[in-house]
Parts: sequence; C-alpha cells; structure tokens
Amino acid sequence: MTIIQELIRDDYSFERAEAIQIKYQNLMKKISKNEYFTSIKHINTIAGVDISYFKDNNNEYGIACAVIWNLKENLKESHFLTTKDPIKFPYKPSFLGFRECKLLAKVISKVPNKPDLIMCDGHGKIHPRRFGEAVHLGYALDIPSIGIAKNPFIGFSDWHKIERVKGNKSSIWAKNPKYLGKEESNDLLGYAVCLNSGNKPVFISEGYKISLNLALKICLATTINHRQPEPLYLADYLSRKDIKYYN
DNA sequence: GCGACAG
DNA sequence: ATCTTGTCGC
Repeated sequence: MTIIQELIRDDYSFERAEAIQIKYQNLMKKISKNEYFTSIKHINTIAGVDISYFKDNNNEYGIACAVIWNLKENLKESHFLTTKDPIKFPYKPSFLGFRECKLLAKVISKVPNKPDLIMCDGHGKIHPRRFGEAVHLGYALDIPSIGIAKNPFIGFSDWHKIERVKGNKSSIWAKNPKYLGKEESNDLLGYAVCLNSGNKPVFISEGYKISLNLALKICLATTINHRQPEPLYLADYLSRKDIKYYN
C-alpha cells in the first residue's frame, strides 16, 4: 500500500487511525532537514485550504476550497477551486486529518500546477502524536505544509497574555516549563502569534518539510489585514460562501 | 479517576 | 464546524 492510499482514507476505526498516526510519526523523524525549504524565496505558489460543512437530511457534506496564492506574480495569478463531497469520518480531537484530508487532497489535485506549500486550517506538530492535520496532509501529498489553527489544543504557553501587535508571539511547549526539572528537556511545538495588530493570535506549527521559523516568517509575510494569512482567510470565506473571485 | 480537547 | 439578534467597539 502506498503512503497516499494509507493516509488518504476516512474509513478507519479510531484504533487503526491512531496506529497509522504513530507509524507515520516515526517515519517523519527519518526525513532529512536537507529536504526542507530554506528560504521564502524558493516558494512560488501557496495553497490555503479549508472546509465548510452542511447537512442535507442525515447526510453531512463538506465544501473544500483551495486558494492559490502566487507570491512572485504579485497576486496577479491568484485563483481558487472548490469541491463538494460527503463526510464520513466523525469529528474527534486528534483525528481531524482523517475527517478532512480526503477532501483537501481532492481539491488540491484539481490545481493545474502542484503548489509549493500548503497552509492548513488546523494544527500541525501541536498534536498528541505530532501528527495534526497539516502534517497528515503534507505527508500524504509530499508537499511542504504549515499548520495554522485558531484555537489552542495541547501544550503550555502564556499566549493569552501577549499584546495584540503584529509579530508578537509566545512559545508553545510540550511540557509545562513551570514544573520542568533542571536537566529535563522540553519540546517546542509551535508559536501563538499575533499576525494582525488588534486580532487574537493564531497557533502556528510545523507541518511537513518546513522549519517553525520559516513557517512563522511566511505567515507574517502573507497576512494582509485579517487574523489569518490571506490565502487561509480566503479559503475559509470562499468555502463558506460560493461567490465569484477576481480573475 | 474524570473531563477537556483543532474543525 | 454550525445554529443565530442584537450589540459592543474601533
């Protein structure tokens, strides 16, 4: 079975799904940093993806949207795509990838040119098994990815205390630094970051083949005047409202 | 032990 | 995520 066949599925039991996460969490560790992006200059197109839900009668459907954001063409080549499909996997914290990746992979497959980076509306490494939706999707498609969530999940930080000024951030640690032994190590899972002055911070973490610092830099560079980076804000907006975009 | 917990 | 009116604030 190929990686994509094993990860892009929505028919696992929770037990099986957890076993898959553990398997790939371990495989993730073997990826060389040489394969990571080293500079924002190497990125041409970013795909911001999100899903909105609605119910028919007893059936649940999702509308996935991918906004293609072209950095080098100064936004002139930006556009978006959507798909509508049934949702099979139930929502459960730590298993979001199995609920949404099938749809997200499908909408990305419709993009004419494979994007250089994916921005995901959900956590990446900030996950009990370091396998949040952003990691899951990036790994499945072998496309670098970033997790950008609107709410905290696991980890310890004083994000609620940061001033709402663009660029301000707070580290999110795996263990509570307050109760950390002198010789004990900790794990930096991500950052809570204010991307737009006046707005509540978002939670940024590594997805796939990208460092936390570069992920942070890219998020700051693509945020215009909303709480989230513009590609994600638009994907959220467009998946919810089927409207026309500039061509 | 119990509850909380991304979207 | 989604169901939803008026309302507080920049």
